[in-house]
Amino acid sequence: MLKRSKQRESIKKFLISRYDHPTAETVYMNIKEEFPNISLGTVYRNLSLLADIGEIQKLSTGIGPDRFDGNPKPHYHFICKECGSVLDLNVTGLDHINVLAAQDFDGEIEGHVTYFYGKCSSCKAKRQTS
Amino acid sequence: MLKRSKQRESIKKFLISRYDHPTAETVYMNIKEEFPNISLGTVYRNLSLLADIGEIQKLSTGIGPDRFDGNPKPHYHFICKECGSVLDLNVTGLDHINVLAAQDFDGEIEGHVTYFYGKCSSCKAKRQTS
DNA sequence: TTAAGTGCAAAGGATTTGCAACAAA
DNA sequence: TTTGTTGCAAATCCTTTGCACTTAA
Repeated sequence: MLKRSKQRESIKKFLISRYDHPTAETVYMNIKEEFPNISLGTVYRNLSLLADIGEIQKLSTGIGPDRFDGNPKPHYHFICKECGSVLDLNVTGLDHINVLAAQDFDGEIEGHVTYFYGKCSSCKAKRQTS
Repeated sequence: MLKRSKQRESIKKFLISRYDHPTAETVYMNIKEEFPNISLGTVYRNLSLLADIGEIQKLSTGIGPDRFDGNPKPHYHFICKECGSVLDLNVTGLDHINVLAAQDFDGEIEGHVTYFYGKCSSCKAKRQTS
């Protein structure tokens, strides 16, 4: 079970090459150059599958459609309220966060997702006033 | 501008009375008891408006439809992977998180949202094995 | 050979929107 | 009055799905 497919491999390779966390639609447009007949359904299917087996990450930012990250390792993201861009964030010293959350909680905490919000550097430069 | 409306007030009051972070659909069903003719569109409009002016919070968990929280103050949430319930989480000692994130970042960090994932206490009790 | 993957198109769920009627200020 | 708000229905956006065909193993 789980055969390889050229389409899936292309999607994964594409995601690894990008650092802007593209949407399914963007993936679709780009994979089309190599596979002109690929369908959006196939893109969605493969993105879900890759996320399920932990080879990529799905980002639900709450703003617009889901985005996808070719880097499967846990890390943090920043979302610019101004332009909507999603950036990787290098945050260290947050490993204890699950422990802190577990302190006052009866269930079992397996992980967490954090999105930081604000203004990216270029939007910040554009206007000093809010 | 911004007139009061009985519908909006009822929606807010309802949200404040609930601690399970209901969806728009659930809000709709409940408000219908007081306003049988209210439409789902009105519910969505008011939920968006209330979230925009900071009187409630919209929660985009990445699982299912958005949920709404009558408590506008920043706090943390836990999502049970098993049953899908969304619980408030009392986490202290995380005030420095924005500062940590800003350390290696040129833009401006205004806030963050964190969702913890795992098994809630009752789902944990149901089966010891994963 | 056979089970997984694909393309296509239709369906689905969640949310938004245009508009005429209504209600708050 | 004036302008925000509503109910209704249609539209839109994003994502999933059924099915017959194709392809990897």
